[in-house]
Amino acid sequence: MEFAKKPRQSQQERSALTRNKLLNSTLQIIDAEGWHRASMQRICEHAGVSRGAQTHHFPTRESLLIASVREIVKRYQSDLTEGPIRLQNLEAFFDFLWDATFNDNLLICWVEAMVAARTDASLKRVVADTDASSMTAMRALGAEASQPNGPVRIRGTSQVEDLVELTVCLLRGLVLQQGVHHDLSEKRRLFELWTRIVAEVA
Amino acid sequence: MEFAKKPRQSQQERSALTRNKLLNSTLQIIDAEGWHRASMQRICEHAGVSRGAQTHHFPTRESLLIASVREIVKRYQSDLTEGPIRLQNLEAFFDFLWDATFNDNLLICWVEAMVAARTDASLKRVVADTDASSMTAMRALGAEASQPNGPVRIRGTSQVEDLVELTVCLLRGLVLQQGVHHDLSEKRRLFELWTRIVAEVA
DNA sequence: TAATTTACAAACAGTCTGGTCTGTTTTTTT
DNA sequence: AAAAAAACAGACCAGACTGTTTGTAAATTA
Repeated sequence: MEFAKKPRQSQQERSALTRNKLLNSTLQIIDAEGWHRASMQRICEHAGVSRGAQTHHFPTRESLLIASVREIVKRYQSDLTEGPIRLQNLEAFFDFLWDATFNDNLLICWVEAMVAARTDASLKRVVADTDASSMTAMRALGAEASQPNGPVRIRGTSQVEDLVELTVCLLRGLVLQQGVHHDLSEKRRLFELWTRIVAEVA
Repeated sequence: MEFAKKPRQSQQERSALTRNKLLNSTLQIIDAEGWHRASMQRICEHAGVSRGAQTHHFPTRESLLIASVREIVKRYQSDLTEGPIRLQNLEAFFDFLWDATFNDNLLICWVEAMVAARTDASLKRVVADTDASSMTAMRALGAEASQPNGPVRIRGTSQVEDLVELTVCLLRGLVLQQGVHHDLSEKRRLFELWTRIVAEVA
């Protein structure tokens, strides 16, 4: 019969909790219903958070969506870096990228964000920045994977890095198509063809 | 001082005119402001067509957008078929695809449509169908370009055709990125690398 | 020319959205 | 314990959107 009289949750905990609930719901709704249908009301309803609480943390819709964009790349980056730290070769790295692309809904959300950002100046800045840094990280990872022994890199642009960037763009194109044609194995087949071709030249 | 008393325009002409005005404005607005901001009011205003006239030709927003989707592929197809009928090799064909991709705004509109269709069942059907037929046509064109002498094709899927599909997906990924990063020459460089690699194996 | 159909015009109703505003509860500070 | 601040709750409003409806002008048909 003893209840703690001291606060059950600190302000920090409360804040972080609802903030995360909102971000999670935002990503889920973007994935399930598309960017433009991710309205505040729908997000709040889905998250079980009141409109007022949402206003407190994200005063405008733009602020919430920008935070979501940042959340996407943050998670994607941690997928990449927490993953297999040592990749033997480029093919293994490409396989890894494939998994990171199609195993969760992050990249779909990212594509939605890129399309939305195209016609939204303030969003475009954020997406462009985060995308550039993310792309740089992937290029570096790919270069490292293709040449595991060389720890020091001199040039900012090698052919391997370009191949990584091409592969990322290709994967995004495949994601785009996956949204309409749901045959994933067909895309897998195509991607393996590409992987084989690249392995030959790299 | 003589004015024709007979009708200046036939019904057919009037219909076709406003219909085209609406479709053109729709595509322009999708390109400039994005799919979800292409509202009936904005489109009518831009086209100089009254809300009532629009209602007469396209009773619902969905019907107008679906007609626009069909218009996109129709124009894209005519770009492809009216273009250089005889392409010498695959590289020339890829260059041709590059031009068709970045010379007008059709592919941006198409990417917007694909993203919108992902979360819109009825739109998805249309986009999936038109995309499939369009893709088939491009695969065939590519196969023809790579082997100009063989008029008869037996298999439905050759490696060359797969390479064409990969290239189309890549170009879409590049379009996606072009919406956010506006450096086209960088993408051109990457695409030429791609072309060199792919043409080697074909 | 008269009747009918097609094309166009504009107002209206109902819904949804984002931002604001006022008030309440919970935690922290004094 | 009292005061202050942070987190939360929900009503409200002005604007935008789609679809409908009623009415008018132009073209076609009888």
